[in-house]
Amino acid sequence: MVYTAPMPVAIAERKRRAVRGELSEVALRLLTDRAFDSLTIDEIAAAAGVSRRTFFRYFTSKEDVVFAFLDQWAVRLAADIVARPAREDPVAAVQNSFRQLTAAYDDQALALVRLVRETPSLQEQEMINREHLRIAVVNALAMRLGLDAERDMRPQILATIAFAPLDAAMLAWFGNRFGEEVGHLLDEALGTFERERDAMCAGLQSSTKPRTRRRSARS
Amino acid sequence: MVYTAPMPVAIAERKRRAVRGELSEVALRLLTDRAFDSLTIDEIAAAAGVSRRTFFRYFTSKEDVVFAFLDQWAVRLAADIVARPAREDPVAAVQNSFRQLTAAYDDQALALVRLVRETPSLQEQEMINREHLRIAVVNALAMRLGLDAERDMRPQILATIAFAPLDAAMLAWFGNRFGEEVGHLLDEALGTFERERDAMCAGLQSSTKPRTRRRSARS
DNA sequence: CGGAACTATGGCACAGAATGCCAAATATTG
DNA sequence: CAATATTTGGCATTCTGTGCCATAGTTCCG
Repeated sequence: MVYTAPMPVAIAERKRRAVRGELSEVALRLLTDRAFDSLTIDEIAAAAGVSRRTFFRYFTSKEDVVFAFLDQWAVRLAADIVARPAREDPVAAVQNSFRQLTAAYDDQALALVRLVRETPSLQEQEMINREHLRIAVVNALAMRLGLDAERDMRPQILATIAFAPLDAAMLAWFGNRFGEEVGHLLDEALGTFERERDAMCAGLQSSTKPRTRRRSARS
Repeated sequence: MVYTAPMPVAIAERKRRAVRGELSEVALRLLTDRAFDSLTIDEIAAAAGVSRRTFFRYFTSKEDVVFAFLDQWAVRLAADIVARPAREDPVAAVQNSFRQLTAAYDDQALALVRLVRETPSLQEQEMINREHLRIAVVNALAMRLGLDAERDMRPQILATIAFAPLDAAMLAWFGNRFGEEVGHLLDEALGTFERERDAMCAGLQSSTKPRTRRRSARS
């Protein structure tokens, strides 16, 4: 009666993922020809041989189809960060994992990014996606450092700092330097980052006291 | 014929701003009682004494009404940053401006934030709004430093770093520490930031070479 | 095997968002 | 006042997203 079968839940889950993958695959194939805004959900559903209603049982919105693909990157990145050698510097761990991720960009990923670039309604989603990426980095760093991201602000701040050059590289690539190589932009961003950091540190150690402990001035 | 009157454009612009302000004021007043999702645009338009169609001539979406208010903060923050004394450290300039901004939070602002917090469809907009805030900081810093943000990555990186503790404070406040004082969270975040920065610098200068110039290792 | 319980799907219907179009109202200029 | 330009309102339309219920397909168990 109230007994819930153990095996079917795993099977159902795999089946669900399969349908979801099929749906987004069909949608992305259609998006190679059509503009995102002109493509309706009815068309996606019809092309996948599924009813419109069923589509909304797998995706909450049309943007979600693209987002589902992009979100896998955040998962991979987070996994890479925690899998990184434990003695590696947190900032370096984030940046190496990121470089590994961008190196794996294939043609499909490039087409996807191009689609997002030229679709205003997807650019907002892209901001949200970048934020998800950052949050993934925060959690991965928190796990690495054995800290609770809900209580301690260190993971937040460290992750944001480590993410700064990556963000800059992505934004430059996404923006007005799309033609250039991602790896090259990443190099430039990391170089700028290190230079600025060194300058900041040099400015600090010029002060007499080795550790600045003063409270910041109230306005 | 082809002559365009000079004065009317300014008047029309002010009138437009007035209508826009009136609309969002009415909407926010309605939102003190009602939930965001249950409030329809027809109601807003009716309460403001305009047609539904006219509403969409002033706002692109329902979320835009809230967003219009929140976006003013970004404008103010950017203005504060560029108006800051020129000899002030860029990072400090950003953080002082931000503190000034959060200190000016009034009851209406708090109610607005509370609304966003408890409305899922607005939380996405909140991410976008934070990103707009960051971009405003980037541009303000670029102007301060006399750099072109489109070509040079320094403004991006510096702004993101300077913004990191502010972001952490906002997120903590927005998240699970809503009851606490914003200024206090900001103090905590800035303290953590300075401590981490000092630790990072100390780690750097422990190396023999004063300036690290090595290329980051390829994966 | 065969019915019972459960789950996924499809097909409505519906409210609301957002946009295009055109006519009426309103404001502006000469 | 008349001509012109701008703003507004109302209508129609397309699409999104969701609730509801009947139906088809599956799994469980006697």
